[in-house]
Amino acid sequence: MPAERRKPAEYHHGSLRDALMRLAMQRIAARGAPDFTLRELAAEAGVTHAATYRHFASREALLAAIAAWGYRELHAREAAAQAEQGADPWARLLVLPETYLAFMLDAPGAFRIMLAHPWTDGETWADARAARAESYALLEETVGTCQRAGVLPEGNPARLIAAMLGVTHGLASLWLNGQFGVVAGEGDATALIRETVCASFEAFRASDPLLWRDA
Amino acid sequence: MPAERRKPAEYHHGSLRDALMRLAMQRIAARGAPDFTLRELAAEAGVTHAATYRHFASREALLAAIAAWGYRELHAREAAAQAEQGADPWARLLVLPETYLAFMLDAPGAFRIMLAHPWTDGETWADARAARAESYALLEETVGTCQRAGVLPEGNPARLIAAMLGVTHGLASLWLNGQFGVVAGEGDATALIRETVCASFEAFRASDPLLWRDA
DNA sequence: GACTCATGTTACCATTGGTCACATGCTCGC
DNA sequence: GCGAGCATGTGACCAATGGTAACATGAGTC
Repeated sequence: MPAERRKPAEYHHGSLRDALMRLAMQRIAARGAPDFTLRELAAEAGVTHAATYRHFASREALLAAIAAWGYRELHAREAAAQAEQGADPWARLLVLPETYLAFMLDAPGAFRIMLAHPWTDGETWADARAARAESYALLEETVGTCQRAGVLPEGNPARLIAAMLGVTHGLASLWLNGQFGVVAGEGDATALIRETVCASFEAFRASDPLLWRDA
Repeated sequence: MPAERRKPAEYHHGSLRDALMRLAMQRIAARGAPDFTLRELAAEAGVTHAATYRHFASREALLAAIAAWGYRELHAREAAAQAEQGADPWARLLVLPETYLAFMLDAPGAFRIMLAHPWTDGETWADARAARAESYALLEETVGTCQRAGVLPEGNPARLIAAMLGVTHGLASLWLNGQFGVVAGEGDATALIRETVCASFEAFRASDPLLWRDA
C-alpha cells in the first residue's frame, strides 16, 4: 500500500482520485462496512483530508463513484464472458451469475456499496444508477433470447428475471453479510453458492410455464 | 408521534427505551438508511441525548437491539403462522416466505437493519445473532420435514435451503434498496415478489433431485 | 518568463458520538 | 410514612468528523 503514498517531496499526487477509491474499497472489504474516515484515507494516500474534496464532492460521492465503477466493470466482464460463450443462449445466460459471483469475490468492497448500501436519492447516485441499469438490461435481453429460443419457459419475463436475480443477489448478499454460515455451516461457501445458483437456474428452466404466467 | 414526547413536567419518560427504538425504526424506514442522530431521536422523545446512554451503550447498540427484536418478532410470527396451517408440510413451508415478506412490509425499518446492515463483530450484535439463528433453525427444520415427507426433492438440504432463502432474501433486499423497479418496472411490486417467490418454491419442489445432490 | 488552472494545504466551523459529575424522583425496607 | 438507594435524566465537556474557504504550489501554455 505504500505505493499509494507519494513521496513528501512531490506536491501533486498524480492519481489521487483512483488511489482514494482503491483505498476505500480495501477498507470496505476489510471492515465489512464503509466506516472509514476521509482523513484516514487521505493520510494513507499521503495527503490532507481537504485534498479529497478536489476529487469528490463528499464522502458519499466517493461511495457513489465506487458503485458506478463497479457496475460498469461488472457489465464489461459480463459482456466479455458472453462473447466467449458463442451463440448458445443458455450458456450465455448461465455465464451471467457466474461472472456476478466472481466479481463479488474479486471486488467485495465495491460489491457491498453496489448492493448493500442505501443509495439515497439525489444527484449523487445518478451515475451509479445509470451504470446499474445498463448492467440489468443485459440480463433482460439474455432472458428474452432464451425464452424465444425455447430454453426458458414462457410467461412474464419479469417473473423469471426476478427469480433469477433473486437467488443470485440473495446468496451474494447473505455471503457478504456473513449470514451464510448460519444456513450452510462451514466449508467452501463460494462453491456451494455457485452450484446452488446453477441448480436453481436449471430448476427454473425445467419448470412448468404456468408458474410464470401473470395472475 | 407526540405520543412519544413526555410532558416537560415529568422527569422520567417511562418507556424511553421502547420509544427510542420505535423512533429509530420510523426514521430508518423513512430515510432508507440508519442515518439518524442520537440527539435528533432524543429530542423527539423529549429528552437529552445523554439520556439515551442509560438504555443503549452506543448508537450501534440501538441498531443491534432493533435487529434482535426484529428476528424474535419474525420468529414468533412464523411459528404462529405455521401453527395455523395444521400439519401439511408444504403449507407450513410456504407460509415462511409469506410471513417473511409480510414482516418486511410491516417493519421495513427493522428489516433493513436485520439484513442490509453490516453487523460488525463483537459483543454488540451477539444477541441479534442468537435471535437470527433461532429464526433460521425454523426454516431448516421445516425443509427437513418436507424432504422426509417427499414433498421436496432429496439432496443436500443446505442447497435447497440456500436456494429458497436466496430468492426470498434476495427479492426482499432488492425491494428494500429500491432496485426492484429496475427489473420489474412499476406496478404492484409486492404482489410480484410474493408470486415470484411462490413460483420459485414450486419450481424447486418439482425439480430433479439430481440438481441438489452434492458434487 | 508570466498567466492560469488544477491540485494540495492550513485554519477553521458546526455537529456528532460519547463520558462524567450532578440532579431528580420512584420504590422498597423499616 | 419516610429515608435510603438506585434507576433515570441533565448539563458541561471532549476529541474526532465531514465540510468550507483562503492561501500556496506546481504544471502547462502562450
